[in-house]
Amino acid sequence: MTIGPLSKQTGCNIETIRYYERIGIMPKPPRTEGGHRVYREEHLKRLTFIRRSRELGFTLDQVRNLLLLVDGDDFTCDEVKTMTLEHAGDVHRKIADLKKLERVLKDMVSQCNRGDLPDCPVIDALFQTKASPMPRSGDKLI
Amino acid sequence: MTIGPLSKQTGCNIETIRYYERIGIMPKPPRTEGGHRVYREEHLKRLTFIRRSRELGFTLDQVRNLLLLVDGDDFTCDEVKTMTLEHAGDVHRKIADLKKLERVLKDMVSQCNRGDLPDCPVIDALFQTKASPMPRSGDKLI
DNA sequence: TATGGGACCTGTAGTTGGTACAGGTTCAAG
DNA sequence: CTTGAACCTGTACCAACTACAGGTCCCATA
Repeated sequence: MTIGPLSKQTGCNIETIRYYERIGIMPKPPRTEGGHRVYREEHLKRLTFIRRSRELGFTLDQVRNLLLLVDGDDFTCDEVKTMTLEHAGDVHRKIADLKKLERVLKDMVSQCNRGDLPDCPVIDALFQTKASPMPRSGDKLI
Repeated sequence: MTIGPLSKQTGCNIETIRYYERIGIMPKPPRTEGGHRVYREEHLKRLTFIRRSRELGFTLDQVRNLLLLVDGDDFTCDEVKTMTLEHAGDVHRKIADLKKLERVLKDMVSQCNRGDLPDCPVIDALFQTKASPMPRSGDKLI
């Protein structure tokens, strides 16, 4: 299987596959005489794992750790569970932050009087110096 | 006011202020003989506006648009309201996506039997080809 | 067997929203 | 006049890709 079919079967961009190889989370596959990459079933499985982990919001670094566990084949269920729970905790906090955000946005909008005058409570609110409690900046969401 | 005090009063990093100037959302301020930036009240107001918008999860591009409206001083409340509602919609969708994510992660973990054997339902789930409905990749959260 | 075009290759640059230096200059207090 | 904090520019870096440009390979068809 060349990179095209692998891309199609995993839904992962060709460029992304090559990127994964470059950063070392996909192994360098054998090549044809002419230099084209040739993949086998194991590559498909691994890439599927990576994609699915990414879809679940794990960072590439977390994926790398999961793969280390899998590759070492001495991983324990507990280790994986711990990582997953930590990640679930992150997701939970992000949901809470976004809910606060939504609340503030809706509150601002609810002040609007639908006018076409340059007298806008949203703009006014944005000019206020004092910030409401907000998501900790620097947080990555997904 | 030099850049240091402006930084302190807005809680915005010095490097970030210079970055904002470079990308054109903060105006180039006058300088001292020696080349130090000198800011006035209007800069403080503008930077506060930017910071607060960012805290509310507007992208710099959205902030740029808000500033265009404000600068044009012919903005209408409706325009701003529309942008804010769109943004609130984004936030809402992201919350929904993250909730699904949380559900999947918790379901996976709940399958765990706390063993120390390499027989892990989380890993198994990650190897499944079929993905559940997930956040649209490419989405930026905050 | 020649050829055309789609698939593939490498390498580099761009994206977003900043942060982190290095190495040099200016300012203001003592 | 000295000293050291604050400031300056320019560049490189972060995640997690994406998007080319410019060149090569593969294989089906004529």
